[in-house]
Amino acid sequence: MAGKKKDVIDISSSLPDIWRMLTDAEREILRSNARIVHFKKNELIYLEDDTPRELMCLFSGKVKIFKSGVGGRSQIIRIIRPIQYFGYRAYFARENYVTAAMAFESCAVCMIPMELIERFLRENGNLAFFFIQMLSVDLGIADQRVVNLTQKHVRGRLAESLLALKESYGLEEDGATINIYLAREDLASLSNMTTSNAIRTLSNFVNERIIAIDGRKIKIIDEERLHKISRMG
Amino acid sequence: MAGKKKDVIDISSSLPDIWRMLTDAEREILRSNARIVHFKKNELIYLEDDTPRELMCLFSGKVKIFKSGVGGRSQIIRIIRPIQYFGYRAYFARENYVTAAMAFESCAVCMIPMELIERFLRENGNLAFFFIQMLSVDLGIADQRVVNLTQKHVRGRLAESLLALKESYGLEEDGATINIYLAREDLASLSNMTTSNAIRTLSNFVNERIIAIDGRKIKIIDEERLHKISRMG
DNA sequence: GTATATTTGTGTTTTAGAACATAGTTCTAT
DNA sequence: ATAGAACTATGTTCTAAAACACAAATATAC
Repeated sequence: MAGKKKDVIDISSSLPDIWRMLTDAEREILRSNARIVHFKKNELIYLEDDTPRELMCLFSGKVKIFKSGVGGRSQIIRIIRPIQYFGYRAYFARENYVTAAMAFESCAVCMIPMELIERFLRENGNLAFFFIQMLSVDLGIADQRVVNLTQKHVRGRLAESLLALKESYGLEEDGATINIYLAREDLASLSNMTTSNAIRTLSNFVNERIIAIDGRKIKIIDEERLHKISRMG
Repeated sequence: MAGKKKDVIDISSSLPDIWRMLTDAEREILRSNARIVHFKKNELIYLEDDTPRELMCLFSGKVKIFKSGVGGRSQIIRIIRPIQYFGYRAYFARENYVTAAMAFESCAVCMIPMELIERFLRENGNLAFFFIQMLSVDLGIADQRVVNLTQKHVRGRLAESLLALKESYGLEEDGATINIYLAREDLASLSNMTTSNAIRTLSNFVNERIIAIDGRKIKIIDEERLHKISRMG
């Protein structure tokens, strides 16, 4: 019961965007239908071809959305940070998932039935517009990503990924180390290259004093150069 | 005046999806604010970094949405067929356009002020959901496209593009020729390859009796093999 | 209808990045 | 705490596709 109470508090205070837009009645319905699910590191949240049923909001932890491509080679499509929503696109498109989601590290995810969300947003223009905006922003990012991944060279793609990770998860207290603990393989599948190439290019960046590496921790030394490398391709 | 009348008729009968969802009052407002603009072959409809102001619906003709990538190399992001909407994403995301749009061939485009559309959809759940669905479908396609363009080889990418063109614009009366007149360069920038590679691979497909070529006209002879090549990468 | 520009086709060279191999290192589960 | 698995690192080889070069064929504009 204490646990239940805690969840309720989490939900109302941790869904700021959606919560703000609802009426009291809607909030009550949402409160009694939402649940919080915990995932361990590397645990799957949903699978490619699953049927989408719930809107998910990441409360804590880090999540990757990925696709298995040609010959099982997997590709990270986007990364989710706390208080971001995910898992809703396929439901709206009336499709099964075309991606899978996995916890990079242990996570708490709030799940809200999509039927509820659809019912609310058909009555609530602000909520509808909130989703329209999220989808529009994501579609713009996806369009940009197509060009970045296909036209930039490995150095440009890796530089871009490092900057994206910094953008999403921020820096540690030293103001330089990217706040994520990522295998080289994940860095590779985020940057569309082989693991060898990610390792090699990372080493080059270290030699050029653009970054410093301590195991999986990456410290950005010369962010300006990273930006330049990312821009130039 | 006769011309004006004609436009009005076109608008009500050619915007089936949106029209159906509006009230009579909304229809009246829309009718008096929509305009039809004609574009000649290769004319630009909007430019990268322009400010989006209008929802566009292609009434007739063919349109490409493209981005200029690294070193000016342009990449076709998607192609628009008649009765498809476009140009609205950036407005919803509160961004300028990140893509440009150009007429493949002479076009008639219906333009509706985006403010109007936003006002309507905030009041009209069905209209809002219509846009949510379009955006969701497009985002799914974009995610798929990232993997296709980065992981498939030239043959797979070209096969896929040919099938996509057939899907969008259909076949001519012979039931085999793709109903579009496209330069090799456009075919290349749709398939993310150089023009030389598009030409060469097209020739290979001809030698393998998968397609036949007459100038820019492409006839699909063995669609099954195209599908197979596209799937296999 | 002719001239000029653009597009198409093909051969050759070059190169970025994949594939492969192998050793050392670091996780992780029991 | 230790064994086994997974990850990291680096060198070497191989290959798909880009870059380049140049005819030939078509389009487009005047």
